[in-house]
Amino acid sequence: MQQTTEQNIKVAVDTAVFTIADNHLAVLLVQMKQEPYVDLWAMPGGLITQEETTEDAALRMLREQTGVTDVYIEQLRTFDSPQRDALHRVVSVAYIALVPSADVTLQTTDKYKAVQWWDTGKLPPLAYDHPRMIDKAIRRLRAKVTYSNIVWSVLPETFTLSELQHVYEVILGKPIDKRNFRKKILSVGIVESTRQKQAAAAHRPAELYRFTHRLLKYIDIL
Amino acid sequence: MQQTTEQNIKVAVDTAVFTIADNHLAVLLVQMKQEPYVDLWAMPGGLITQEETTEDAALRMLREQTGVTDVYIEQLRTFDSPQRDALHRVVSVAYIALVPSADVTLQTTDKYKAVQWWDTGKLPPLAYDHPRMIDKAIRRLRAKVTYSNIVWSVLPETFTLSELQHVYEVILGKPIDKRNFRKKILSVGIVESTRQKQAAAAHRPAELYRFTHRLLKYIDIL
DNA sequence: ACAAAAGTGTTGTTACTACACCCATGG
DNA sequence: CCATGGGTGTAGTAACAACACTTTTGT
Repeated sequence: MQQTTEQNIKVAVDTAVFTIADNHLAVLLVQMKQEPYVDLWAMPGGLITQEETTEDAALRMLREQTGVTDVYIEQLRTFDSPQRDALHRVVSVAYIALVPSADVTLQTTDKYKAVQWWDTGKLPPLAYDHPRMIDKAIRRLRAKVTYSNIVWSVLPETFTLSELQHVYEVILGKPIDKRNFRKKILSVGIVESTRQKQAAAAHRPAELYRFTHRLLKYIDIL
Repeated sequence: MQQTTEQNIKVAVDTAVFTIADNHLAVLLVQMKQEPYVDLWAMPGGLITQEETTEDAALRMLREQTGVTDVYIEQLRTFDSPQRDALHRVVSVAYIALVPSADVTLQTTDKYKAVQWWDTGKLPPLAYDHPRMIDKAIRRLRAKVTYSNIVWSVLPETFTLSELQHVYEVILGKPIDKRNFRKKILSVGIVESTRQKQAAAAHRPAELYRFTHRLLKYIDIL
C-alpha cells in the first residue's frame, strides 16, 4: 500500500562476498578514496539504477568492481538507519554471495585504492554500518550451511569429502568428526561419487564426489 | 559503498499482521480506494518519511491505519521488482507482525473502504505483489515458531497449555500430540506455571502459565 | 620403510513418536 | 450422572556423539 509523500531517499546494495581462503572464511572488501571514508574498507556496492532489481544491481557491481561473475547470491536484509550514511539518506539492501576461491581474479579499478580478501577474524576498519552487516552476514551463512546445500557454491565441480568437510569446518569455525560427517553427508544425498580418484598426491588418493544439484536445497546437515 | 547516480525511487514498507482467529491464522488487510487498485485488498503500509527507519514507519502505519499498537515486529525481506507498482518505482521493505487477537480494535479510516481480518486460507484478490509477500511471510512465520518463542506475542499474560498448543496447531496447520507437546514445551523452559487455576469452566480447570521471557529467544521447540 | 591423508563400525545416549485412560469441574 | 476438556507415562525407534585403527599412495 503506497501513498504519495515527499521523499528523497537513495537505494543502494552492498554485498558480503565470502570464500574459503586456506584455513579461514574470507570476505571481499574495497578500500575507499572518497571523503568522509578515505582509506576505510567497505563491501562492494553502490546505488541501483532506475530499472534494475537490487539483485541484478548486486551482480553488476560485483562484476564491475571486482571481476567476480559466477556467484551464489541471496538477499540478507535491508539496513536503513537514517544515520548510516553521512551524506545522504541511503537505504541499503544487503546481499550475501559465495564464490569458489579459484574463480576470483580480482580487478583493481581506479575507483578504489585496493580490492582485497580479508580474514573475517581480522577485519580492517570499516565504513558505514558495514561491521554490523558483516556480522549479520556471517551468522546467516553459518546457520544456512547447516540446513541447506549452499556450500556447492564454494567448491569446484568435483572434490573430495575431506575438502567438503574442510569447508564446513572453516565456515562453522569448529572441527567436525570425520566418520560422523561422512555418514551424514552421504545419507542426505546431496553429493554422489564420480567413481574417479584424485590425481597423484603424496598419500592414498581420495575418491572424487560431485553435488547432485547445484541449486539451493533445504536439508538438515549438521 | 555508495556513489552518486540519477535515481528516483520511493521506499515503502508493507506489514503482514498476523493473529489467531478461532481456528485459523488470520492476516490484516485494507481494501483500497485508489486507481488502479480499486477494491483490491492490500497489507497496511505506505511510504516512509525522510527521517524514520522502516521499522518505525511500519509501526506508525499500523497505528494510523488499523489502531494496532503493541506488536511484535520483524523485517521479512525487501521486494523490489521494477514492475511491482504500476505508477512509480517503489521498493518495499516487508515486515511481519504478530498481535494478540484481543488487542485488536480495528479503526476504519476514510483512506480505505474497509479494514478486516482474513483467513490466510481464503484470501481476497490482492494488489501489488502482496500474494507473494504474504506467502513468504507465512512460510517464515511457520519456520520461526519452531525455533523461537515468538508465540508469546499472540498470547495474553497468562494462558493454559491447551491454548498454547492451539496456537501452534493453527500456525503450523496440523495437529500436535498433547503429551509430547507438554513434555517438550516444559522441558525447554520458555514457560512457567503461575500456580493458579483457570476460573470456572464447564470442565476441570486448567493450570495457568506465563512466558519466562517476553522477548525473542531462539530455542528448538517442535 | 616412512609420512600423510583416506577410509571405515560400533556402542552408548538422547531425542522423538505413538498411544489411552483417569480427573476435576459445571450444569 | 453426564459432558467437557485437563492432565499424565511408557515403550519402541531413530538420530547423534564419541572414539582408533588399517589402507593406499609417493618419496
